[in-house]
Amino acid sequence: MNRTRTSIVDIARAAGVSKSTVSLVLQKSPLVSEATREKVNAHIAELGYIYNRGAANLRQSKSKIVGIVVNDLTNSFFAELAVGMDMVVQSAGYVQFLAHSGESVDRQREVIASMRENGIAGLILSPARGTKASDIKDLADSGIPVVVVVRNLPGAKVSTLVSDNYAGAKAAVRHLIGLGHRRIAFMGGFQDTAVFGERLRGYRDALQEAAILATEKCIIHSAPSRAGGVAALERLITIEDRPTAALCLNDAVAFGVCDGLRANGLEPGKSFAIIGFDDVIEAKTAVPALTTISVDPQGMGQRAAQLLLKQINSGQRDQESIVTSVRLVVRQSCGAPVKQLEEIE
Amino acid sequence: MNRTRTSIVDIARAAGVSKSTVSLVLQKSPLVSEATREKVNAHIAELGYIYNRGAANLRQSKSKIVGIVVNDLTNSFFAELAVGMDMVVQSAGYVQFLAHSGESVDRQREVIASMRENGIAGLILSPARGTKASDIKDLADSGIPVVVVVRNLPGAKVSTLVSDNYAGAKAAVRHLIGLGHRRIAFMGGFQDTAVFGERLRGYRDALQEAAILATEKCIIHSAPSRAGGVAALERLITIEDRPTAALCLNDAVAFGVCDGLRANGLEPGKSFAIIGFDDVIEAKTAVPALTTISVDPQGMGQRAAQLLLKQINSGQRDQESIVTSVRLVVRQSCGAPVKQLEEIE
DNA sequence: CTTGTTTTTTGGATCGTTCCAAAATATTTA
DNA sequence: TAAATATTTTGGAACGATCCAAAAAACAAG
Repeated sequence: MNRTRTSIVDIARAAGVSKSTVSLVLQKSPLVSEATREKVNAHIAELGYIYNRGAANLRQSKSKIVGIVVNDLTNSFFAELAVGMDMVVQSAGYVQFLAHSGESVDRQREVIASMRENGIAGLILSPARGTKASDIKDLADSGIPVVVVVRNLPGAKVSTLVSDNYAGAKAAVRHLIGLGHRRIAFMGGFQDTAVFGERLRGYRDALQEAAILATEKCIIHSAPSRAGGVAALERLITIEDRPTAALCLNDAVAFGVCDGLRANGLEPGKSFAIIGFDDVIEAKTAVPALTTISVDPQGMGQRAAQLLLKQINSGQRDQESIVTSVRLVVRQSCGAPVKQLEEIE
Repeated sequence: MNRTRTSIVDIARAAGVSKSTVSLVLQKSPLVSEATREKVNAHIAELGYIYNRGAANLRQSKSKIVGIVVNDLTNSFFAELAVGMDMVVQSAGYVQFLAHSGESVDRQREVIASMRENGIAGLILSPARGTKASDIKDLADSGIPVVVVVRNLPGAKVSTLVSDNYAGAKAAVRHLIGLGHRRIAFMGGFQDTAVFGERLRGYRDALQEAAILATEKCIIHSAPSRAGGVAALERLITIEDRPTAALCLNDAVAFGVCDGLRANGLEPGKSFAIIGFDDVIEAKTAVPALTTISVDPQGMGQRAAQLLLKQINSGQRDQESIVTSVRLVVRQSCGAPVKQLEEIE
């Protein structure tokens, strides 16, 4: 069909030099004279030559490809994370395989295998729910740098970059307590993720600190999505001594809770205080603007990619664990001090 | 650092056969006897062999990689589009380079160049704003199948897959007219994209059909994002004879408009009717649930990927233009018939 | 036990680069 | 100008797979 694409020897022939010389020109070696460099470059442009990176990779047994596996691209937190990675990966001259595991460990395993066959220089993984450290053991053992982001993988001997979930949750709950709330719920998420565990711990400790008894019924599990938030709220309103505020697992859940409140004739931020987690872009413009814990997903993506590239370039495999700091961004959804709210009741 | 990875000859040596035999086993050829197949497979498993697809690609001068370039991954429409593509690409045994152009034609050019060097079998492109047909001409000329999605690229000789923007916009405006609205705005988007042009044309024709005069001041440009929607609404409320309804360029803008209305003490769906475009996942659960034109981005992604794979496999480069049909999904944001609204005024 | 068939296996060339030692050319020095 | 040195250029061997023609082994028939 398509005639074989033009290669380095075609150029060499056209320019009347050897293929080695052309190769030298391509890698901008200072060993070639200015005259031949120009001559060769002219022919490269004329023949529309396209560098075959695969062949180079084969010879050098290394590549300029990094793999990125994300558990849920439709969640804007992860989409932004991916965009942040993309930025630094691209400007470092790398190209990325980006795959979406959809929270399936099977699919995750498949795509990682496929990436290995294609020869990635490193991998950034935001693990699907239920991923075990053993799932990436042989990858890491093979000497390919791996950076795990967002969700911790206890026991895995790789670098990790997670946000300070514990501190963030604690700060959020302290803020709610400071506003006068005493019955505070924790909404969204499932037991089995590290993120959930860490944030819940922060929530519990903040309550304990204020000598508030944390009741189990105030911890409401649900899918970590907008729809999950709606569902969680439906369960919340049925409990007696209904909480007056909630920390949500993430912003998506928080938005869902807002939706649910409205559907029940309650006004988020007025009759119920809400704090999210992540600070996705919509958090700022939503109505009411969402009080949340800012984790800067794009920045995290950038840092993760930088960490990976550093490991690729240095050749050292020693693991590094970074916990990125977070900060409370107070907006409207957590309302005014609770005295006003109590009056309404 | 890392000892050279085990190759086909290592296996051959271990199993006491030739590398050709191992190759045959790898590609599940029926020519090898059952006995040797098992023996070889045992050694493959034992040595932890990883297939080097790059080497195979070099020899065969073809690859199992498709490139996907998306203009804005943080927009959930495109994120879902990418997920749809990912699904079919992955299950066809391909792997995808996914890049985010961030609406920059320069970056888009760079990533496409990089993908070509890495040897992609085909490309799916959702063009950045301002992309010209000439930008992908030589790619298409080189015989690599290209599918352009979402935004039309007039003049490009490649297959395209776009949703029926014209019909969708028309249906939406007809619906608003049917509810009794007469002053209807078109909000969001910029002049220079094909999508904007097509939807605006649908809007105009529907108004004309009903003998309603379309005034230019009812067409409000803004960024096609949530923030853009907020900004657009701020401008809308200043005009005299304020419209009672709006068709928004997309759901993101529509959500922004809702936010803006609330910030101005107006209630979306009650005092102002809104219709979006795209039907992103949040549209259903938002409050009020968004009336919108459903385009099923994930399905579009799947169809685009299927179209590309078909071209890759068949080797035929004849272009195909698919316009996917859309449908109006009526929810709460467009409110009840306008008589009630007029009474409020 | 040959010969003829069929089934398996195999060596070497190949894909497009990079790398290296060695060759060719240019430049300097005595 | 010849020798010594510095600068450029080059051929061929890798890298790890596939492909193909041909060899080897297994089997059948006479």
